[in-house]
Amino acid sequence: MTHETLDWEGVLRRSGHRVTRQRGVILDAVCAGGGHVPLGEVYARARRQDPSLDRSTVYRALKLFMEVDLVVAADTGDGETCYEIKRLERHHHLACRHCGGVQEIDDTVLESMFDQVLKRHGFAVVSDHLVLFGACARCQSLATEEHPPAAGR
Amino acid sequence: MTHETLDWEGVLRRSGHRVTRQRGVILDAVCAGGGHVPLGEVYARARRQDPSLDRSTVYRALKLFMEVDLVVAADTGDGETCYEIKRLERHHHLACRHCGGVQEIDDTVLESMFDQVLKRHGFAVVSDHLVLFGACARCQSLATEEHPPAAGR
DNA sequence: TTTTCTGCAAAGTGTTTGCATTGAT
DNA sequence: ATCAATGCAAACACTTTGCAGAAAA
Repeated sequence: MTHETLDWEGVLRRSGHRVTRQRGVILDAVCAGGGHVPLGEVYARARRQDPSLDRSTVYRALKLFMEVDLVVAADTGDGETCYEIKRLERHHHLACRHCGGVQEIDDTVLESMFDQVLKRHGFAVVSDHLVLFGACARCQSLATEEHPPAAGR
Repeated sequence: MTHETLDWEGVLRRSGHRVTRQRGVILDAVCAGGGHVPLGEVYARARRQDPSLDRSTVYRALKLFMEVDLVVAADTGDGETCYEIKRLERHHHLACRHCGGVQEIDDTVLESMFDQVLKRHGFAVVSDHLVLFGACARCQSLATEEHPPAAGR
């Protein structure tokens, strides 16, 4: 999953961009996070590696990485945009509103839904990376202990 | 669909808030938009009605309206948050990345998907108001005229 | 040596807050 | 007469931009 398995230098060079130390550091920082890494964290991590690194450089690098398809972004709705190394398998995320935890799900469940939307509405959903909010299993059971059986969604 | 069918004054008063001219104007502005209205537009519309109205008042009013469930917000991803009068029927939106158009879809398609997510992952999606991005029918056909048959999503 | 990238500082956006005044109750 | 709501200005958080110097190619 790390970018070392990825020829990011090649990708950059082939697309006419330069390979710099700070871009390496920033890409490392995205990888280090594993899943979704908010920009603030990318910056913090990268800065530990290179304290002179500027925020604007991080923004510029991430924008570039997205252009060349090394990284994807997802808006988690909590203000900050999250970043993640692009993978082959499309997948999505379930973000718990209570504990803040994020789990991954693969594309299959959503895929059929997207197909139906296309059939019924002629609309082609483009979403490599959807974030669904709600309550994770644990937080649900915690809630049902305190309250009566309780509501649907 | 307009708020006139809605006892918003009652809702406010019952929840211990005051009914003011500007709140009326702001709610009008949300209704006037019909579907999703970006905050900027709510402000613009409302201000036509009452030029002395301040942005902060709009923010505060919309926040309040959401608290008392008169209005729902959805992040369309384009920076600005959009607002809409809360309705009984849950529904979602399809936002075209090309023309910017937004169409509504009802809950049924997504509902079964949410159910599956619950079954498979124990995760209860809470989403009254999902915004899916992609290409609307018209923009797709425009694209296929120019380019060869072309890609999946 | 040329051209892109970086760091720094400044400017943009969208949103929130403190405070005195206005206005609903 | 109260106390919440407004308008105004200032503050915030996140992101973008202009520019001179540093670094890749």
